[in-house]
Amino acid sequence: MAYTVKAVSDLAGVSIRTLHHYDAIGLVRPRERTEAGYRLYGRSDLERLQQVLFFKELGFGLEEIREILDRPDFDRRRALLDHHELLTHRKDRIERLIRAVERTLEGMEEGKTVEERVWFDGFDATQYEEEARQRWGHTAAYKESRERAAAYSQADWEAIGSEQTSILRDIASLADRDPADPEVLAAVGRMHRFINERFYTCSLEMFRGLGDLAVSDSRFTETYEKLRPGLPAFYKEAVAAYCARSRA
Amino acid sequence: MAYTVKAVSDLAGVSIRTLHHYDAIGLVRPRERTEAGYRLYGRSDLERLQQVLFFKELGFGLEEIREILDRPDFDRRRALLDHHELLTHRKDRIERLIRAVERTLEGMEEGKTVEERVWFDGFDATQYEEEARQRWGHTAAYKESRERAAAYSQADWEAIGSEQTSILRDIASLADRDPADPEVLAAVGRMHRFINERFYTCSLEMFRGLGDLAVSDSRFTETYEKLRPGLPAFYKEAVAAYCARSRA
DNA sequence: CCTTGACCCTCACGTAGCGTCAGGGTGTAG
DNA sequence: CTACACCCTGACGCTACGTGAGGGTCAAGG
Repeated sequence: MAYTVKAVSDLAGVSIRTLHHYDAIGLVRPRERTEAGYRLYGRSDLERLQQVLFFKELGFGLEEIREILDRPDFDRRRALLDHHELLTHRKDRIERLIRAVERTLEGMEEGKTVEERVWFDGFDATQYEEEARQRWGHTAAYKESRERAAAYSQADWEAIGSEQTSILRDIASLADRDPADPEVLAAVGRMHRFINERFYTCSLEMFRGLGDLAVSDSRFTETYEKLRPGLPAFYKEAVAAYCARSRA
Repeated sequence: MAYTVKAVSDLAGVSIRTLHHYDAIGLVRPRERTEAGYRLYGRSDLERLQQVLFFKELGFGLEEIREILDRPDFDRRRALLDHHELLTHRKDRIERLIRAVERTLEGMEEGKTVEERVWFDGFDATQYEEEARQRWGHTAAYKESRERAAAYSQADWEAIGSEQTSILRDIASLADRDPADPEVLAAVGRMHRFINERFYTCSLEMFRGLGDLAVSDSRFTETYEKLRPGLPAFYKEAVAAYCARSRA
């Protein structure tokens, strides 16, 4: 079954001009053209368009999307699972905006002063966009680690793997303590240094974001849960405590 | 309490460049400048910025936002209530996207073919943007009715009011019937013609959207409920039936 | 066959809303 | 004084299309 541009436009909710543009930049090309030059899209074209639209919805630029989709190891199913998770977080953001409205109204009704900070909760979308980019390797940090990785030998990788496992094991063994316990902080600090030395320059801000990923990214969550039940949440708290102490 | 650009940027989650831009176009201006030229924002500036960000979140352009905020009768509280409702609908959209992912995955897992239409549910944002514009009078139709209204006299307005009330009353009196009942359709048709004659060129598509507003916009819902409990939903169904019949 | 209307094409100008950078001033703590 | 964080204005550039011009294609109906 083939679709012309109007059919695809109606189906997908994008303009014909957008489809022309995506064809022109090689992002979503129709499988064929009629003799008259009409574009005819097939099912796999629609699959790709769907992916484009999800990535776009999550804040990626078109060139970024193209790079991701063209990876030889791109896996559609894996991507959909990711989209699902990230969209859930986007929904959280809207809920935060809704609550900001409610809090603002409360402040107006009851004559009490609500902090201005409350008014703006949810507007800053960078956290969510950063999360999406972390997942797909579109951060400056990822690029830096790629460059370093290019220089690693097999032995290097084995050493890195052992070191990382060792640190995580240590943290897991301390998971019954307070996240702010000095030994916990020391172990988390080793992780921070490990990343800085082996992968990329990792600011406290970024490290804190990685801590959050332990809870919000199912790949990390699963891995950490296998090490020890409850570890994701503990790790996040421990990283947060470490970052707060290091900043002071 | 005064805030400089960095403070506002951190508070509201917008860039300093954005604040410069908003000042330059007169959208959000700081209440004063220091002798060195630093911008100092006050509470009411932040209130306005909050409104700008909500409208922007809902898809309005900056010029549109300015026009709305500068109306003498702009009411902050009324606006917040609207934002609340519209954001709830935006959340619905994200939920639709999430379900589209789920349905796509189901189709892949079970080897059954899911219609391509399902893949794209939620991507078309025009419905939501149109809804927001309807509320704030930023549609071509609204502009047309404004022009016509300029030519109406007091007597015209009275006649229009009576006519509209009469039509709505008729529809309400038929609300116990099937929405596709011929008499219902005739009454709804009178409303359609009324709008075309008195306000603006109203396509079936647009009229259908107005029917939806009876349910989704609390102002219409309240008014219609007062006429008769359950009328909003009935009206929506009746308009939908009328539009379907008229298209055939 | 002609007409009409919906759909298709390419080309190309223009834009909204900033991001980024250059170059230089201001305020505060050590 | 130095260093650092913050501030200013000016201005180039960019992404992702929207819009319009001008013209071809397809299919149904007269």
